[in-house]
Amino acid sequence: MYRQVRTTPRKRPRQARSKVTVDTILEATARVLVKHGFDRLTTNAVATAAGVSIGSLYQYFPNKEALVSALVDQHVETMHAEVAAELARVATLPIAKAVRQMIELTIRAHSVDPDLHRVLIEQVPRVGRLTRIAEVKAITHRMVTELLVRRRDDVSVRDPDVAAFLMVSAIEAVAHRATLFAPARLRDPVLIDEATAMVTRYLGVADN
Amino acid sequence: MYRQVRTTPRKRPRQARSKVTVDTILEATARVLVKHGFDRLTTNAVATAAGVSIGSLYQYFPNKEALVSALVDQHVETMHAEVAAELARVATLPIAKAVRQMIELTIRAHSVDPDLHRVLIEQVPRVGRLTRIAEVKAITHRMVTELLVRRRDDVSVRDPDVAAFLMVSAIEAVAHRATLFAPARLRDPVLIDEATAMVTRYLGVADN
Amino acid sequence: MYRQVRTTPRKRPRQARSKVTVDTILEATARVLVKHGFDRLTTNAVATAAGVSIGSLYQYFPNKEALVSALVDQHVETMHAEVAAELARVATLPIAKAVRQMIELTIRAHSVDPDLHRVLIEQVPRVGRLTRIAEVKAITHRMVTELLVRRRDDVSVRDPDVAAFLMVSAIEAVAHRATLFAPARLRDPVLIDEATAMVTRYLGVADN
Amino acid sequence: MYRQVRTTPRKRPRQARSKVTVDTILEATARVLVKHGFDRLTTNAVATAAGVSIGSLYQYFPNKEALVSALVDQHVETMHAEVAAELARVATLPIAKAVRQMIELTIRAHSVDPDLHRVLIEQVPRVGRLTRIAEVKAITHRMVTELLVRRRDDVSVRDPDVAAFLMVSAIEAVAHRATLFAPARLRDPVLIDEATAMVTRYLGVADN
DNA sequence: GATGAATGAGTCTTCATTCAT
DNA sequence: GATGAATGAAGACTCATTCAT
Repeated sequence: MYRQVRTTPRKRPRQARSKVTVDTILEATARVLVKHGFDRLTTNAVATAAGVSIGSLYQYFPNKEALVSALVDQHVETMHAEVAAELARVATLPIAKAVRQMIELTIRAHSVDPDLHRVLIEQVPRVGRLTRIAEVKAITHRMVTELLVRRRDDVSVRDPDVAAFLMVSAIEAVAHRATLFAPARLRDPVLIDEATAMVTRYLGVADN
Repeated sequence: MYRQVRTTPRKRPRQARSKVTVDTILEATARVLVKHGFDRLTTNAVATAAGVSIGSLYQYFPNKEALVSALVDQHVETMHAEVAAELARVATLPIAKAVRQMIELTIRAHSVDPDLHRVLIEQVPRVGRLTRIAEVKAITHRMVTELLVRRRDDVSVRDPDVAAFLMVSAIEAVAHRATLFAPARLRDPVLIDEATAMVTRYLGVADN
Repeated sequence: MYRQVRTTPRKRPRQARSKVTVDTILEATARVLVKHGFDRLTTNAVATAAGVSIGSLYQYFPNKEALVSALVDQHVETMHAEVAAELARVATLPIAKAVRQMIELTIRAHSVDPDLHRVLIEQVPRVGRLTRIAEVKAITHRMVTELLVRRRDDVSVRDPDVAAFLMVSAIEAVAHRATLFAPARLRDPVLIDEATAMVTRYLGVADN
Repeated sequence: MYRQVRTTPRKRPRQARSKVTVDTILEATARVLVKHGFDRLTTNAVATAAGVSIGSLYQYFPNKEALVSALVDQHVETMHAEVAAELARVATLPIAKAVRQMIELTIRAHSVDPDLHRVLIEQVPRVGRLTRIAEVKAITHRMVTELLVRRRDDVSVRDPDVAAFLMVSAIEAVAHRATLFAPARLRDPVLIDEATAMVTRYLGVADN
């Protein structure tokens, strides 16, 4: 749909020193992004914030998009790793318990540096369109689908694929909208209880 | 959080002639937005697409943001009006039926010009209309809460406020994510069946 | 030196109504000029301030320059008329008395609407280069020269032309600089005494 | 009174290379200013005249005003330094001689690149440097006052403060108005003789 | 004559990106 | 590798002026 640019990092940093520079730059990017928003993020501002020359920045990132992409990827990767780990961990728990833990994780994940989370999700124009974000969501979706299939005896679902889509969407949305529009709710235990209830009832499982 | 710019329209068109101009400009904005995205939307491009001089555009909109804001508002207002009307219409139907109709409406609303919908949603935060969106969502939330209270004998909810938040978030998210990541699902009747099931079971009501 | 544009009014207002409109516009021009400075003076702003449509403004003034020119001319004409009248009036007085009165007039003239005076003199770029301003200064200079010649028996000057230039420049400057940099001095009687002294001594005449 | 814009330079040039760039830009500004006047001075024109990219210009000057301001300051500073130096130099000369030399210096200073001088003086208020000018004039005024006090035995003045104000204003004005309205006079020795006479007689000192 | 909508040439200004040092 | 000066394409926006109604 819209034009795309190469967003792969220019070179993998081999030396420790380079690694540090790259991290410094990414941290500065995050700071600038949170403070000024994507539209006011300039490569020069990032370089300055990172205490690095603009030339050095371009040594590691071929363009602005790559800068933000890297940040998005890093963030998404972290969140996804957590989700995947947790999914594995809860795989054998009683369904109700598993559901509750996944919901808690989701909400917790949204609560860590919510400002950055917010900008990344909301402000960053679909950098590279169907980016890693979509991919990661797809992966999560698939993992949940598989889990449902594997535990088909414990739950009552007609279409695991659709069910997984519904559940993942719903839970993610609850955390997301609470973050955006009602941060207070994030600390409300009733929210978790009820979200758990919605999912477990849907799965034909006892609440607690 | 980040600096915003004034987005209120510059002057109300008085003559019929200028009313037409404003509409033409907004339509052109939608077209350019869908085709190129916000970042590649230029005021000159919009003016050209509208067949209007750049000066005329600035006669009515103080800047780029105002252009998109107006579109967002228009869109949000329309959707909200539909939701409100439908909520009133289904108020006395059997719960299951009511739920299904609201879900169908939500999906339908997302399906009308989904490209525009997507781009508007994506750009909302960058254009400073998050507040308006939040207001509208709050109103919807309140209406649903009231409906739950009014029909408390037909449903089983512990906390109508939280329940309403969950349901509205979930349904909106399902339509939203389907639009963004899996447009094909929007035409899948199973999705509606299952979404309905999720909500009705949560409300302790029979599916059909 | 720089490009010039026609600055003569488009048409002489014949009817009373037109005369009023023209005056209204000029007054508005003065207000806008004083309030915003020349660079922020726009024809649309003037029209609005005058409560007149932009179209009407252009009915009477062919362009922006003409607008400001008319104001400058009006101002200059007024001041010049006063100076000329006073010069005639003091022509036969004792020199010291005549000098003092001219100085008083000059200072008084600078004190009437000093804000407008200031903008006109300082901010308005030499509209049409050697405009009426220069012409008027030249006329004043010539009148003073003639006065010196006519009263050559009462004063002691080697070169009436140079003397007139010096005197006119000096007095005008004193009033001007006081207005700009030390408004308090304008009310200081010592200033007038001393200025009178400077001129009379130069003319070889007793002070009082 | 009217809104002003920031005119402080954007960044101090660190490398020799950029120092050269800044100077080149200022010289080009002077040329464009003299040739076209402030209103027709465009940043692009200056950049082109300087043989520098528009981007470089903005690297050092935040806007058009800053460009001219820098020039004004530079000019004012130079002139003031000359005046101060000369005042020190003539401090012990016979009064008549001292006065003559100051007058000669003033006229000489106005004669160096009078076109630039004129345009700078004309544009000063529009560029928000009136304050700086006022400061410099105040300093000169004070220095002359002190000189009069120090040599109170050689001159006859009632109020050194007022006298200094008169003299400085008058002399500056003679040079100024000659520059603006009668450049030929600048080379007329009689003008200097007479100006000297006016001041010395005022001070009660013999002419020559 | 009056109105004000429309025009578009002309400017300012930003910022991603390059490259000489 | 690092630096930061330089570049200039691109875009936002203004405002004098015109002209259909």
